[in-house]
Amino acid sequence: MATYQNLHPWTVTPAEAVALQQRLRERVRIEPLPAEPETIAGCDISFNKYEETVYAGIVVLRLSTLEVLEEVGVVSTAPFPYVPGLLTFREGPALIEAWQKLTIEPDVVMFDGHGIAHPRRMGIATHMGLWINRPSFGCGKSVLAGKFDDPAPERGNWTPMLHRGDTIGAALRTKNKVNPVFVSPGHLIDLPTAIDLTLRCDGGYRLPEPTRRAHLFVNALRREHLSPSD
DNA sequence: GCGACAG
DNA sequence: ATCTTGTCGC
Repeated sequence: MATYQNLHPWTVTPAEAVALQQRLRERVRIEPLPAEPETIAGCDISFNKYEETVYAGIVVLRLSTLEVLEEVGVVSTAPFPYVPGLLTFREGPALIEAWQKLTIEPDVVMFDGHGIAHPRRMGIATHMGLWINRPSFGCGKSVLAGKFDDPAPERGNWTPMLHRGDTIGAALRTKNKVNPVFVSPGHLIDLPTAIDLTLRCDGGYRLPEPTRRAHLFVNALRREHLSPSD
């Protein structure tokens, strides 16, 4: 079972959640990876609109081949609504449950959302990275904080995401003439490495394979849960 | 005060 | 995020 650090309770008020993010901020470390990673995981959540049940999943891939090595999923309940800036308090609990079921401890974890590209530099990738004490980064589909110039149309080009004088991430083109994705360091990794890993996880789609696979996995989990016998 | 606002 | 088929454009 993969381990994690219980840093705080999840049952908190929005104001307490913000205070926790500010307190955890000083523990974040943006630095290069200690070694070349062999495995990378993707995480995602799926749910039915208006329902509190959430389906969380984590897929571990071998970085060199992008083959799936392990998939774990859980059916849980979100104790918090979606509030911009407080996404971790909605998806974190279920993702930790899934993380506990992993047999493989991935070398780096990619999240569907942002890392430090957050108003308080505490996006889901950063926050979860602290809980699992593992290199982590975010790869989101839209911006939460910061501004950027459109990167050149060819895959591989990127422009910095700027917020209050800081470079918090990158608008990265993962596919020619397709909208960029937004990459930012979570914890125990740096921006150049996060960009490099995102490009190396190319499966021919806009979204990198870890995230794309996790998305397909949790959607399948949700559908089979509604129709157990089909 | 007004607009923006990950999933 | 989720609800959903076809369709415009490269």
